[in-house]
Amino acid sequence: MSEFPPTPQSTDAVDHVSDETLRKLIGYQMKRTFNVLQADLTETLEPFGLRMLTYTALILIVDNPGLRQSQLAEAMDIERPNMVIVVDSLERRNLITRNTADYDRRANSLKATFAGRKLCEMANEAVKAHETRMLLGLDENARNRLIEALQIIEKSLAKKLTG
Amino acid sequence: MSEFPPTPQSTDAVDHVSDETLRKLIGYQMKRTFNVLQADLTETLEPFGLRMLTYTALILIVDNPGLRQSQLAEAMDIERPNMVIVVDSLERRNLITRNTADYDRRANSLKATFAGRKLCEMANEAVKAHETRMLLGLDENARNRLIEALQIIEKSLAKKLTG
DNA sequence: TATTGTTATACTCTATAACTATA
DNA sequence: TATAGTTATAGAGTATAACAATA
Repeated sequence: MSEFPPTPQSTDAVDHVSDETLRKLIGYQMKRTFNVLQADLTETLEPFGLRMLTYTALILIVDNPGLRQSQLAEAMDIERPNMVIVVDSLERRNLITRNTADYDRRANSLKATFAGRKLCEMANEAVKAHETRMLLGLDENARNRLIEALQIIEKSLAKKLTG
Repeated sequence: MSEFPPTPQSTDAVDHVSDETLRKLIGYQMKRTFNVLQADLTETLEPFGLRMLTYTALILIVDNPGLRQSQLAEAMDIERPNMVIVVDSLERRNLITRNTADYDRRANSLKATFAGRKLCEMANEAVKAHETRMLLGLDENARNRLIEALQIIEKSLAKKLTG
């Protein structure tokens, strides 16, 4: 009222955090996007007792009956030791069977059970809904270009690591 | 020679793993791409003794001198308890200072040191090179559309989680 | 010798509860 | 009472070395 307007306080408080420098980096944006994506997908799969890794493994076993753990690990790009507990958890729930392969007694032949295939189908529906929700702001073209761009980047970096 | 052509072996061995079902899912492709991206970025930052989290935190502190840990945690979308060790490691290397703020004695005011700013600049150069390497297969348009698409997805899902 | 699956182990990232000191 | 930072803790994901069984 009768006072002077408040003088700017002699603090160095930050009122708005600028992440301009970071926003320019694809890697940072990819991390942010992947984080919310993973959170939403985790929530989507929770009712089925599945996680991203177990869901992915289940699909691959359903689509490729008889594959070995090492093939599964390579396809999912995770280390064999880490595959063990993923397969453990699917087997424990009777979603897959894990039998010594007759063509190579070192290998485990993985196959989905009937229950495993049914659960996978149900989860697929939920995941489809999750993807639809996620891609709401993108038209068909934009979606295709996105997946293309991601594949190109994956190849660029995978090539670099190999060569 | 005089034998019949080899009869198909009665095994159920899988010679090629099909991930067709998965490739359709953006989430799966995003995970694959993010994984190679993160591996490459980790390697890129290793010479500077930085990781993705510490690098990101350092940039934000450089660009926003005086911000609090809680603001930093919110900007990076990680929990405050997890922020502590990130800031610890930056402070231990004298890349930042962590002082009680004069406007609120509960808060830590974070500022980059000269060494911190210099290291950040050098790391920025290396990360720029990493991004260039990564985006080799994409023209300017494709890069912009990619970052746009990622931002749209982030917003779609963040909105969903909030509302 | 090389490979498959396994165990043990360790490190990073993430998430929650509870404490302290300040507001 | 609410918030900022902290501690302790636990769960996932990821990575490597080493072993037994098998090829």
